[in-house]
Amino acid sequence: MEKRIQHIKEALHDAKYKLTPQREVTLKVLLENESDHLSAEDVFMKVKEKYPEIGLATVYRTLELLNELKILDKINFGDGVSRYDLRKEGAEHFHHHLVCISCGSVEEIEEDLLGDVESIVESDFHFKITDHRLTFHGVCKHCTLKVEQATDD
Amino acid sequence: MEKRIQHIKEALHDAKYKLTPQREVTLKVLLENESDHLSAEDVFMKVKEKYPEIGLATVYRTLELLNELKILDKINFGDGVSRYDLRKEGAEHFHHHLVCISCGSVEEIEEDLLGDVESIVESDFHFKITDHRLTFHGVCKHCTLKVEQATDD
DNA sequence: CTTGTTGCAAACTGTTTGCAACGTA
DNA sequence: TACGTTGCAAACAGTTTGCAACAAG
Repeated sequence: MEKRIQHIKEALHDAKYKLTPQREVTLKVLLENESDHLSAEDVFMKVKEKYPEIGLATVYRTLELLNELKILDKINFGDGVSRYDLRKEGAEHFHHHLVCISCGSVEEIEEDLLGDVESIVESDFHFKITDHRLTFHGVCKHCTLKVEQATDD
Repeated sequence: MEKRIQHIKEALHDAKYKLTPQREVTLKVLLENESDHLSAEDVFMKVKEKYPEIGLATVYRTLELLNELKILDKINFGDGVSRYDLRKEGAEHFHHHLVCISCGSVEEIEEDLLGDVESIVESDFHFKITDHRLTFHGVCKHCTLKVEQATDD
């Protein structure tokens, strides 16, 4: 964890930004909730517990900054809220998501499943891919079991 | 085109809704700009040309209605704006998009490229897929050519 | 001293909602 | 008449911005 922050600190520094206490706390919150796809408001509330004086605007500005530096990705699952997702160290591509339409849970898939598809797109459409977003909507493992057991509607 | 509207009219009727003039004009606009991924505001302005009395709220309500009936899909490319995209007749899955980071153009891909990937996800993650969203970000054909010719930054 | 950064409040944008008026079965 | 639908304006939610105060090289 510390190493990770160190790493990000350097990235900030290289881009001529400072790692202020506010930014550091925000990063900590992001690291501690890495798989949770927090919204800005979520991040704000969690940061506020550790650093009550912080303002919402600062959180937004920090998230924007980290997005710019490709430290995190801004995602949008269709509700009007942006969510923020730390990139894995050295991850070249954005990972995929399974969004459950029953319970709302979001599972991540790290594997790059799109290698073949991307080759097709690049050659057939002459489109130079830099990133992708793939989200599946459906029913997750747990909800499938629940429905099988109960079959209530 | 008329047949398509007829079809949609039936769908509305079956769901106990009326095809009001406002809704019909909105549909026409959507059909006439089928590949354009219009935002609600875009639709509103185009509808207003044909039917100046219409209100923005009506357009929103119509779009929401059509989304509910799966006549169109609401998409979000990451800017804070929802865009609306008519489903092809009988299309089971949402089509894919190529978003150009240089010129902002959006190209559609009708082919279902995800068959194999979906099989993997369904079996490996026990996730019952009902729909998907796949968007590639990158540089489109035209912009690639432009850069090769000019190489300006 | 200079420049980036912060907190606050106000502004903004896209979207939704309450409501009285309307239109049509 | 009854009920879905409309237009308007106000409300709302998430996000951004202007600005004076602050912090740190």
